[in-house]
Amino acid sequence: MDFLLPVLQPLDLRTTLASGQTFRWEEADGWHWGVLGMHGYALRQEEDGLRVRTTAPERTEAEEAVSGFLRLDDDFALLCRELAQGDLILGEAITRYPGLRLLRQEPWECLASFICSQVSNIPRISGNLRAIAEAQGEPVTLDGRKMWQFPSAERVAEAGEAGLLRLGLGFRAKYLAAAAQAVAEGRLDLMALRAAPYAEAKAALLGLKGVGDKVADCALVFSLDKLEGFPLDRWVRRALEEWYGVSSKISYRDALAWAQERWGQRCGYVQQYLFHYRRLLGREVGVGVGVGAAKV
DNA sequence: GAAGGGCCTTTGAG
DNA sequence: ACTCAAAGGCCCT
Repeated sequence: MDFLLPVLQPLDLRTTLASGQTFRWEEADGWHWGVLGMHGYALRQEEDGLRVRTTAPERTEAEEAVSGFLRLDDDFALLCRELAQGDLILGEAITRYPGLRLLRQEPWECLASFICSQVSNIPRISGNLRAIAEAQGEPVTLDGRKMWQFPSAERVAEAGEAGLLRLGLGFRAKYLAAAAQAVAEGRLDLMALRAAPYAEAKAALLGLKGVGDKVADCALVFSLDKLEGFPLDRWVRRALEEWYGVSSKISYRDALAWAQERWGQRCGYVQQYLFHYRRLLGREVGVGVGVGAAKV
């Protein structure tokens, strides 16, 4: 099936898919290829919206899958205006990368992705997830391109730590195996967490071995609709230190409280902009924008 | 209960 | 070949 999904808000599909939220989308032949749920999708940005090709049989289903994934229901233009208001850093980040959006991903794949992410790097995380999908997931073919569904928690639990070790996950294998088991046995109901408050959902995720504040916040922001989460990694810490005068030694919890006080439900988007902007600036300090330029 | 340090596996970049 | 950093977390003081 092939149709045009109108998009009226700012959207930069390429930047969004490459911004370290999701790790299995690939760009080839002018299309972005990936799997949503059971079906394969190819997306291409056009002037009036997104050209969508998919193995999904129902157009309505495909429209909901794509617009849900891209969070097209958020009032992104308004959000950007609010963030840029009185904040030179965010204003600059939004100007440089208009249309960098948050995604609403499949919770299980998202949690698995960020369990794999610890002390890793984006190319390697992608490699790990591809290996898992190809070894344990079901194939989907769209326009002659073979892709793989991400395997269910049951399937990953079945492969276990040993199976994941063989795929190159290293010390993360035991954590992912344990998480898969918890989900497979119903001890952790990820979809139910979408309806739960932030604190409750986070506490449930922190109950998993190998899931700490950072990984939990990633799953919460990128898949569970908890936009007050604020994943704090090395790059965001640098951004807070250099641009907002936050001590580099601040605890995760204190930084989270600080960000939530300042940005509330917009924390998730702010974090994504700070991460992306600071990471692409490279290792040099204070390039391009003055330190302390943001309003207190 | 908070805070600091060692350790865990491997890959990619310089 | 060597070093460092990488979307961290656990466990022990």
